[in-house]
Amino acid sequence: MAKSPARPAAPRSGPVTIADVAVAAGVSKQTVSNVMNYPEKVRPQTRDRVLSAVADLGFQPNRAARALRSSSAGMIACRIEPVSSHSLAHLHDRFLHALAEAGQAVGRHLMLFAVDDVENEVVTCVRLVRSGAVEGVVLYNVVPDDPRPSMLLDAGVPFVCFGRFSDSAGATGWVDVDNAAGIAVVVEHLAAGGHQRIGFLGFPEGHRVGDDRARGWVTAMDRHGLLAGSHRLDVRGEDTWISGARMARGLLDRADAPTALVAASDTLAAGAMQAVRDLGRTPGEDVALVGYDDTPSAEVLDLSSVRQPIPEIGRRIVEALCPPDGTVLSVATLLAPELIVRGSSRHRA
Amino acid sequence: MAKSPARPAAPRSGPVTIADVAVAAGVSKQTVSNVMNYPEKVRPQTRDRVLSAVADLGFQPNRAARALRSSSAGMIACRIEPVSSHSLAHLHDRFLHALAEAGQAVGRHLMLFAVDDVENEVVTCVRLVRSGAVEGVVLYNVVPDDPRPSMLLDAGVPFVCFGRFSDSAGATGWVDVDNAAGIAVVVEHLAAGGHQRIGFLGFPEGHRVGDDRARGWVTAMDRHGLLAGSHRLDVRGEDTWISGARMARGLLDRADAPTALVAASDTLAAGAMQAVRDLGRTPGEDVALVGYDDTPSAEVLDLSSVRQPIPEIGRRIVEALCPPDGTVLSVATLLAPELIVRGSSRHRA
DNA sequence: CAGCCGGATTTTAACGTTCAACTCGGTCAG
DNA sequence: CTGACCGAGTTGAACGTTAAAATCCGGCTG
Repeated sequence: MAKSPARPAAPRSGPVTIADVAVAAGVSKQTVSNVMNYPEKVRPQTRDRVLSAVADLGFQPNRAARALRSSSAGMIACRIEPVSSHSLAHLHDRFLHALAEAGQAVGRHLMLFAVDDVENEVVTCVRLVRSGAVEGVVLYNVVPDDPRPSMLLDAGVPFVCFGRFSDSAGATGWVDVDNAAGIAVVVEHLAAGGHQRIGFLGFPEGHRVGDDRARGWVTAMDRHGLLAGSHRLDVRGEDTWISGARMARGLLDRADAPTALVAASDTLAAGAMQAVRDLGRTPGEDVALVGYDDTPSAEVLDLSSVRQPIPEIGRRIVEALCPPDGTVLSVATLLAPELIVRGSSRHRA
Repeated sequence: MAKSPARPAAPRSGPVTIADVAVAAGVSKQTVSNVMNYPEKVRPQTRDRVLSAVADLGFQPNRAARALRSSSAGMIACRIEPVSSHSLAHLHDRFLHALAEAGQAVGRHLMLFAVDDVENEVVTCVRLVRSGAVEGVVLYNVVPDDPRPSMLLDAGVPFVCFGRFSDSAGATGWVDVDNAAGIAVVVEHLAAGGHQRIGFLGFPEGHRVGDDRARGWVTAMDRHGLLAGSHRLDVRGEDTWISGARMARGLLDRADAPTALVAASDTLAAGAMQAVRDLGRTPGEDVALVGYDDTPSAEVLDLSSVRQPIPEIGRRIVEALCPPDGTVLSVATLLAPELIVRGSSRHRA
């Protein structure tokens, strides 16, 4: 027919179903279904006829019907948190993006829900799974004593955590990034660059991520024998620009001032960068600086930074939650972050 | 610990269906359905019997079956963009959060998809709607000459835009925030505080949002007769902290230095704040400062800022996309942002 | 007392898809 | 010649829900 070959003709009325295609191609509904799902089962000649009918009519299999029949929704859910001033906030949307992308790669879509508290999060997850809306859920920012995993385990909800979970039974799957290793890599890098006095700007004590990063500094410094008595060059404070500048200033004013600074966030590192400038010295030349999380500002500031493998995290989570065959895997995956070296730490001591 | 009495007993096998509830309550399936959807249609006594069976079994209506029968998925979709260094990036996740929340309020869930380019975004939207996976889609960050609206209009996909669209036919619904008005409110505020020389730090020319904000400064200044010849105190540059500091320094070093600065972003304002300090002056006392977008850092810095009514935007979009009765509304909604006054601009000139 | 009303509930059918079982020609081994 | 078997396709049933029509039943009217 003379109809435009590119744009499929709009169907006469309502949505196009498999039955419409069957009629148009002169085959039964089941054959159309087979063409869509098991193309090798139908003779090439027939297949082509069906496929062109599909293209002509712009047929798209109905998701609800498919989900009903196969009792699998092809969806996973994750809570979207309200934006907070926490430095990790901007990680959240990168994470969701990665999750959406990784999900699509295996035919799963991502559904978001907003809830106020943990209680509601669990209730919502249970509801979503019970109603067959999603196959499983992803828990963001799980901490060792998090109450959510065991609640979901009890309710029989398939889930995977982003964040380590102190799991006695090993029944919970999680993916996490090794924060301590991330800082350790930085220390290696700086030590290899000839630095001996390497300072650390950290978050206030008492939070998992911050504590892990602080621990990474201690162990890595110790491993290199750089932790001698008077050289405890680590300080901790609020994760703000100002606080970073203040902490850096404090260290740089000391007699045994560090020649390099490792920060637990790019925000702190940016503050430190200003502190260096305030002293009339040049970041990257007089004092090496490294941040964490590789935020957009790190690139702008030419600041070395530790990059979390977010896309990989997304892939691993989806992989664990939606294995090609079988049930949810209870695998524990610890990924290593990567150091992005930029001008702020390229210079040797 | 003993089993919590609040938790419903897990069903013996597989998911609980309406039929299981019917048997347990000694009624027909349809009666159960009525209890769920039109409670007033069934006798209170029967209703209670059904409801307790529902609670006992932990029944949750199957979404796919419901969607199939009612041909309505109860979902809307929106693209999640990759994180960019653009200052509006952090607005994106606030927006998604608002959308998710507003959707839930009217029984719609939010589905996310990740795509590389506009072409794929449109294709994905069409697919999602054709397959009945979602009722409609939301377009984020729509610009006047955006190609997406007309493509979706052609494909018959219901959608609503966040961002104005130059729409000849008036067939497209959109919601937007009046950027010019936002800056104007700031100028009012500062003028009311006795300021005469009010500077503006803007984004590079050529982008809708930045240009709108710049325009807001010009018109508001003009309205107050503060735009006299030599007082063109507006400059524009990259949306970075450094750039903000540099631009502010440039203005403050002039003979006719402004006594107040309006910035097109909190990032620029934060840079300006530092520039003020570098000159040995006090932000909020010697020089008033106002930012834009009310990011978490604005609160930390005690920086006045213009807050976009994101939750309201979400509500309006959902309202237009999922009207209680009828089809998608083609309403154009322009919302006014709100000025949050903090220490950085409370002092009078 | 037949007829009818109206509320409460049940039965029937349908939404679009896919699995399982079946039909139809034809081939090939025993 | 018979029957087992194969590929290609069809038919029937089922997934869980809900709108519409049908049924049931006690009470009320004429």
